[in-house]
Amino acid sequence: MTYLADPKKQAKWFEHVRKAHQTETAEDYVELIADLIEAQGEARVVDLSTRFGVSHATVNKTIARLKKEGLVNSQPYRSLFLTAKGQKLAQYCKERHLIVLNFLKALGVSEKTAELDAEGVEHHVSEETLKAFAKFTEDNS
Amino acid sequence: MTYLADPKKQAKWFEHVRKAHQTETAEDYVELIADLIEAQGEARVVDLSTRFGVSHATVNKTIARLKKEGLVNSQPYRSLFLTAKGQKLAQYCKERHLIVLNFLKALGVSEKTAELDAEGVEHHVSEETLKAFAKFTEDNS
DNA sequence: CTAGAAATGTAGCCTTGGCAACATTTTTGA
DNA sequence: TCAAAAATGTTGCCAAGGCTACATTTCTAG
Repeated sequence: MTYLADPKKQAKWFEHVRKAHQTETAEDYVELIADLIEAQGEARVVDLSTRFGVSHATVNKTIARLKKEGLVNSQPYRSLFLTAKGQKLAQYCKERHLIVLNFLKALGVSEKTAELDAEGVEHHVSEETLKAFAKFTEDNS
Repeated sequence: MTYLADPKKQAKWFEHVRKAHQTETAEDYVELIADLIEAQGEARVVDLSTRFGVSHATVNKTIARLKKEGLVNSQPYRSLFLTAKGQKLAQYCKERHLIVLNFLKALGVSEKTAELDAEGVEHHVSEETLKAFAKFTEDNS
């Protein structure tokens, strides 16, 4: 392969990936908050820090950002809530996560690996690819 | 879905993703450096900054890190080289990139989207998933 | 051969997302 | 009830990866 992509096109690819990275954290947080509220009635900082495997200080900092971005609501020392915007994002992320997870499993990847890879892959699949994933799962179940 | 994953397992997933992120930049850099050397004989800072769509200052800072990590060699104001370690990593990344790209195309995703998504996805697929991708492409070409 | 252009290097600043250490508030159990 | 434990908040530190502005070196054309 001595072929090189067009520089401008390539720059756009990487810009795209960088932007995806910026939204990943927000997506992971709202998704987990939604899950926690649904499963146990409330989402607490300590739950997030345990499940993300980071310190509670890190969680606090991120939550502050998400509040600024209008995704999360909370009062000091109280549990966390999603705004309408946050709920919408969480819903989208959850659906996307399931599509990727089920696709990997339908492809023959083990449950364990599928879960691990889905967590990383889900943030980087476009609508078009997502549709292809869903179709494949549909056709092979 | 009121089901929640085991907290420790979930923490490991996210730790895994965070680690993947730390290596992404290194992987992108060595892969592009290898491509540039192969295609045009040398890799220059200005090429990297153009193709990544970032400033040359950013490239310089990253190159400094990659030198510290033993992936890149260079002299001031000269073009960039990969160490043996860097070449090995580049080779692996290039193969992985092709597997993901060809898989997406075999799945029916358009060329343009496949290139865009491959760039983001490739860093997050395990060996097992990679094998499943390769097998699918093999069986559908 | 030399001036201007291009490339590279450097410094300082920003944001994100990690951490530990310490302060404060809430919850809990004896 | 009230002291200890748990949870949360705050502060200050770090590294990565962005940026601009400015300094230096190399290349190139006239």
